[in-house]
Amino acid sequence: MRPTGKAVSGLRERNKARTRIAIQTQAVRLFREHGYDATSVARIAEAAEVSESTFFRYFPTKEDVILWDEFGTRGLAGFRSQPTQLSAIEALHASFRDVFSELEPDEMQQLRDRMVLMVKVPPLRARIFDFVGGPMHSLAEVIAERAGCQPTDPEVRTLVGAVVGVGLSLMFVVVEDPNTDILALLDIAMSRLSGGFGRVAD
Amino acid sequence: MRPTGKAVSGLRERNKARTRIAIQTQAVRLFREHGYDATSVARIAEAAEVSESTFFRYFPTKEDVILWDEFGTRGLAGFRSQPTQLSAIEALHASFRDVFSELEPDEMQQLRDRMVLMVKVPPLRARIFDFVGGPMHSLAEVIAERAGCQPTDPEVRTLVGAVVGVGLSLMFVVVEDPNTDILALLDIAMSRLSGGFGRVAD
Amino acid sequence: MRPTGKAVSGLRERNKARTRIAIQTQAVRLFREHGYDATSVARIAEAAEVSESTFFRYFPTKEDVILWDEFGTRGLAGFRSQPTQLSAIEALHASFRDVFSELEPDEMQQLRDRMVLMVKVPPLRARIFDFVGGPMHSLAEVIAERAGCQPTDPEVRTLVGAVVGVGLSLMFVVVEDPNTDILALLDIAMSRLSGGFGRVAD
Amino acid sequence: MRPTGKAVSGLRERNKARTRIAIQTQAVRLFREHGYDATSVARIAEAAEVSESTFFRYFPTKEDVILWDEFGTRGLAGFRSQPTQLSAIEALHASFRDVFSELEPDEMQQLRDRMVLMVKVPPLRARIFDFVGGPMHSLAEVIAERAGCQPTDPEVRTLVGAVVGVGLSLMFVVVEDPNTDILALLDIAMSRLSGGFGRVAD
DNA sequence: ACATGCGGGACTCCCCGTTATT
DNA sequence: AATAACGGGGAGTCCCGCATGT
Repeated sequence: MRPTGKAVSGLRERNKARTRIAIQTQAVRLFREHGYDATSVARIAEAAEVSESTFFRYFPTKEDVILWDEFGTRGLAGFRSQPTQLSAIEALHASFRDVFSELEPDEMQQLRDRMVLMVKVPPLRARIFDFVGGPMHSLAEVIAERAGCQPTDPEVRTLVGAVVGVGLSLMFVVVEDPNTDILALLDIAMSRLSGGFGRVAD
Repeated sequence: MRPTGKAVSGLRERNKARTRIAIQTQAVRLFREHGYDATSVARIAEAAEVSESTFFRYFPTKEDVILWDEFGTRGLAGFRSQPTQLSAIEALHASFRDVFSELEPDEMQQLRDRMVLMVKVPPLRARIFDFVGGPMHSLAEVIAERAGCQPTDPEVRTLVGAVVGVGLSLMFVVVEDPNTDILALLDIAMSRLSGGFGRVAD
Repeated sequence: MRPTGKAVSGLRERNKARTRIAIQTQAVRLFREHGYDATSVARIAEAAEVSESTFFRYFPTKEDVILWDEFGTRGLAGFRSQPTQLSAIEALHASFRDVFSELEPDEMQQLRDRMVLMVKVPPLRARIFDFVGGPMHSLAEVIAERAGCQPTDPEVRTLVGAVVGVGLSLMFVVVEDPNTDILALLDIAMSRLSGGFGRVAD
Repeated sequence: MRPTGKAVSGLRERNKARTRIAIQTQAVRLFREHGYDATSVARIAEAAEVSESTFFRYFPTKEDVILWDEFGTRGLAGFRSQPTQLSAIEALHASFRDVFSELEPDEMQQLRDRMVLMVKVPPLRARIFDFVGGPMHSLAEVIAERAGCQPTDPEVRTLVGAVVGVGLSLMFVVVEDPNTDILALLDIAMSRLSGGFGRVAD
C-alpha cells in the first residue's frame, strides 16, 4: 500500500509535517512569552488548534517539542549529494549551509529561541545528550561511507565530535547573544575545522 | 591570612584530597561491581570508611561522585605554563597530555569507568551538560588571555567547542571499547584540530 | 465510601494500632534502659521491627513517641456515654476510671514510665504544653455540650483547668514515687474536685 | 555585713527592683510592638537605659524577662499571714486577691501581655513547665505547713495541681480575650475550687 | 483493580567532640 | 593557647517502588 518507505510527499505526510511545525511554533512562542514551566501542554495544543492527545501523538513529552527538529536529517541528506571532490568537512559545511540559508527569518528566530530554551531549561538541558547521541552515530556513518572507512575510525570520531562540539558552542553563543548570526558563525567554525586551529593564538 | 590562594599544602588539605579520592575510588568500584542504582551512598561511605554525612560534605549528590574530577582544573593550570611559541591548540594538547600521562594505570582505569557511567547512567548523562558549561567558560577565558582577544571571540568559541566536542566523542569511544587508549586518541584528536580536517575524507 | 467515620475495625486499622503501640513500647523500654538521648530512633525502629521511616510516619518526632497516647481520646469518648444524672466532674471521673482500670499492669507501668520521661527529659517537658492545649479545648467543648453552656464559660474553663492541673500534679507525684497507684490518686483528686477543697487545711 | 538575709528594704535593693521592672516593662512593650523574635536584647537594654550586660545580670536569658515575676512569691508571703480560720483555699484566694488587686492598671495590662507571650511564643511556652515546678513545690510546702500534714500528702498535691491548673486555664482565657478581668476570674475559680464542681453540669 | 502502607534511599541540618592551624 | 575547620552521627523530610489489604 505504501509506495515508498516513508513517502516524503503525499498530502497526508505534508499535513502531518505542517501540524508538527504548527505545534512547535506555538510552543516556542508560548514558552518565550510565559516561560516553560508556566505553559501547559493543554495551552500549547489550544494555540496550535489541536487536541492535547494530538500533541502527544506528535511529541511523546513536553520536552520533545523543543528538542525535536529535522535539521540534522536534512543536513545529512544534503551531505550525500555533495560533490565528491569536497572533503568531508567541506561537504558538511555546504550541506548545513544549504539547510540554514533557506530558512525564513522567523524560522531562524525559532531555532534561536529553541537553542536558548534547551540550554536554560533544566529538564531540556538534561536531555540534550540523549539527542546528541543519535546524530553523532548517523554522522559518523555517513562520513565513514564517504571516506571509505569505518565509522569507528578515530579520525571519523574526532571529526564528528568536533562538529557536534562547535554546534554546542554555537548554542552557548546564541544564549548569550540572541541576535547571533548563526550562518556567519557556521562559516567561521567550519572553515576552522577544515583548516585547523593551528594559527589561533600562536 | 593565607599565604597562597588555597593552601594546597598543609596536612588538612592533603587529608581532604585523600578522603575525596578515596570516596570516589570506592564509589567507582562499587558502581562497577553492583551497578549505580544498587549501590547506596551508605555503602560507599562505609567502603571509604567515612560517615554518610562526610560523603555529602564532599559530594553534594550521589551523581557528583562520578561527575567530579580535577583534570579540567589541572589541565587549565598546566596550560598557562606552556611555552608561548606553541599555538593554543598545541599548548592545550601538551598540558592535557601531561595530566593524563602521569596517571597511574588504576587512575586511568577509573577515568574510563567514570566515562562509561557518565554515558550509560541516565541521571548522570542528564547532568553532563551542567558540568560542561563551567569548563567551557574557563577554557575560553584562558585561551583568550593567551591569544590576547576576547573570550567571546567566535574563533575562541569555535575552538573551545571543538575541543569539548572531541572530549565527548572520546567518552563515546571509551563506552564502546573500555580498553581504549585515551592518550593515543587525545594525540590524534588534537593534531587533527590543529592541522584541520581538510584531509579527512576528501 | 466509608461507612463509619474512620473505620476503627478492619485489619488495616488494627495493624496500624499495633504497630504504633509496638513502637511506643520499645521506645519506652529503651529509654528506660539506656536513657532518652542515648537511644536513637534507628535503635527503636529496629527493636520494633519497622523501618526508620515508618517510625517517623507514626510519630513526627522522637519526642512524640512519648508524648502521644490515646487516653484523652478514650476518656472523652467514654464521657459522652456516662449517665446524664452524673455531674460533669463525676462523669469525667467515671470515664477516666474506666480507661485506666482496664489497663494491664504493663500498660500502667508504661504510662508511669512515660510520665517520668515527660517530666524529666527537658525536650519532652518543653512540649507538654503543646499537648495540653488541644485536650483542654476538647474537654471544654464536651463539658459545655453536656452542661448546655458555652465552652468559653468561666465555670467550664475553671473546671477544665482544675482537671488538667490535677493531671499534672499526678505526673509529678509519679515522678517522685514510681510505684504510685494512679487509680487511687485519681479517685482522691476527682472527689476533691467534686466536693471542693473547702475542708482541706481549715 | 548584711543585716537581714536579703534586706527587702535598703536603697540598693529598691534600685535593683526598679531596674528589673524597668527592663521587663520595656521588653513587654517592644515584644508587643515588634514581636518577640524581631526584638533583640540589645534593643531592650537600650530602651531600659541599661547596658546589654546589665540585662543579662538581671535575666539569664531573653526568655526569663517574660517568664519572671514576683507574684508567686508575694502571694505565698501573704498566705502565711492569713487568719487561721480560713481554709487553705480561702487563704490562697485572699492572698492572691490582695496581690492582684493592688496592681495599677498598667501593671495588670503588663501581666496580661506577658501571659499572651508565654502561651504564643514557642520558646517561652516550652519553658512554662520549668517555671511551674518550683512554685508547685513551694505552694505544697506552705499549704502542708498550714494544714499540719506532709507536702507529699495526696490531698495537698491535688489542691496544688488544681490551683496551678486554674492558673493555666486563666492564661488561655487571657490569650483569647486580652480584656479579661483577671480578678473576676480568680474569684470564680477559687470559689469553685473551694465549694467543688459537683454542681457544674449535673 | 485500587488505594494505602511500608521499606528504603537520597538528602539537609545541626550539634558536638576532635584536630589542625595561627 | 585560642580559634577555626573538620568529621561523626542523629533527627527529620521527601519520594518512589513494591506489597498488602479492601
